[in-house]
Amino acid sequence: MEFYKDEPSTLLAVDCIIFGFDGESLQILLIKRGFEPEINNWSLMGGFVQPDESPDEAASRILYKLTGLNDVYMEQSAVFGKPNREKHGRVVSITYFALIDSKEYQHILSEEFKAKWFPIDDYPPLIFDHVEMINTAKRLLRSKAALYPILFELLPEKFTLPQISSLYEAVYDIVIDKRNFNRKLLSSNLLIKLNEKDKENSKKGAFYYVLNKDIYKDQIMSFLRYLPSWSAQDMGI
Amino acid sequence: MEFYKDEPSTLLAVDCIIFGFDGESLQILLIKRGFEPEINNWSLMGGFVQPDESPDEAASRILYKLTGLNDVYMEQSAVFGKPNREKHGRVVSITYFALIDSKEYQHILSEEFKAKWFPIDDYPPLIFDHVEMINTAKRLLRSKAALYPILFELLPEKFTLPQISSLYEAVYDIVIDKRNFNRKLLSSNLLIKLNEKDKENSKKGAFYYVLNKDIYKDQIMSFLRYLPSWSAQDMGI
DNA sequence: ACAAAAGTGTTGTCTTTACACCCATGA
DNA sequence: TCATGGGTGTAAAGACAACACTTTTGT
Repeated sequence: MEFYKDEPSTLLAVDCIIFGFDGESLQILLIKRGFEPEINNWSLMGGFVQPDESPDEAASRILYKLTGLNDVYMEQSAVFGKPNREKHGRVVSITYFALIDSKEYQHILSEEFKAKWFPIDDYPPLIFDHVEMINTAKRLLRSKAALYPILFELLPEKFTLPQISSLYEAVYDIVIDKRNFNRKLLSSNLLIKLNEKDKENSKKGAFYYVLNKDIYKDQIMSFLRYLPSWSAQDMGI
Repeated sequence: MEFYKDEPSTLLAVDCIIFGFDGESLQILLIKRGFEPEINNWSLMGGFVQPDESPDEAASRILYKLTGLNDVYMEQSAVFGKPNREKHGRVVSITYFALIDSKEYQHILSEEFKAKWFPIDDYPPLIFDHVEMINTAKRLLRSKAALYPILFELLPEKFTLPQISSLYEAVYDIVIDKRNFNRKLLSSNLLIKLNEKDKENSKKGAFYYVLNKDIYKDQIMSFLRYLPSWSAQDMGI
């Protein structure tokens, strides 16, 4: 630290924005904050970056510690660092966001942790600028999903076509023509049909599919083009 | 600071990645670092975030101090924070990138500052992980430009159609069919034709255009679709 | 038998691509 | 007059958007 010893240093935090999907609607994972200030108020999962870890590692560690969620694909979102964003001192926060299947983790969350899913448009007041963090991440999610097939990260291992289209409808808040959407989806060769049906949501049952990971890996989907008449503005991306 | 007094704090820096375009090819702005360690080695324009400013403000201040560039549209890129990315101590750096017309600022840079433009694919060795920062920003630039018309920020106030297409060719490293590209560009209504020609680059001269800012403001361009046969993978976005 | 969700085809329109020549000018 | 870069049109192929009915099965 010889050279930089006169430079100011800062508290550096991370906050994790976890979106979830249960087959019907989008949710956001929140937790009752476990430390002061603002203890017991709803917030994102956050904590401080330690000297021996990168911010990415800090985000994974903190998410795991607070929710039990492991191996979650998280991406850097924006940095929030206005000098007065926390009243109690200067903290710069790097936000991360992820997309998961909310059903899959339901039991972990409810048994051991205080984290809870809320509908994406109906959650309690949050501390600091966490609402803004969520909105920024939502925008990023939309534009990323316009170029990359990351939305599949939100689906369980096996999923049905109706589930995918509800997911897109939820993320972009639009109505999709299932005929066109399914056709496009199938023609991408990203999906492998299983000989097995999901009977939970209908009497007829919907076939399960799994991702063809080889193709998925670096394929870009431009589903945005195939949604019914709208412009990207409408979707807020 | 009552609550957080036991938390570790970190040196927080910003680094600015300034892409430039001179009508022909893409460049990157670099500077001979003015402080230890690594003084006099080529680097991005960087410095430390001060207690009374946001990282965004720090980036603008530092860019101005080191290059004289003012009022530049900069966006947050990635955060670099591996514990050992600088040998001399733990520094987490938030990177910012911007796009400017390199000709417009040429005189400022050469007269007062030590900053210098280099071709985007041929610049000297850089300190720390600055090469990785540039590559990440390049990728971000490409994907952003796929959804938003930010590339126009790179053009001078008045520009010609051939300039725009060279810009896209430079950013994506592709060859563009000018007939299709121009047609699409014009049909977007984003451009207003002037009665004035640029005669610098050809004998015939190319008409100048200006941006129709009202439309530009929130319009999304999907020019990517109009470039010749390629897939988004090829472009590395 | 009926309610509820899954699944399936066709057509018209628009967008994209491919392709080659003439124009204006300065040297 | 010629060399240089600017500008323009058309046709074929492919993608998109709009549209409604049949299938399956649990109750």
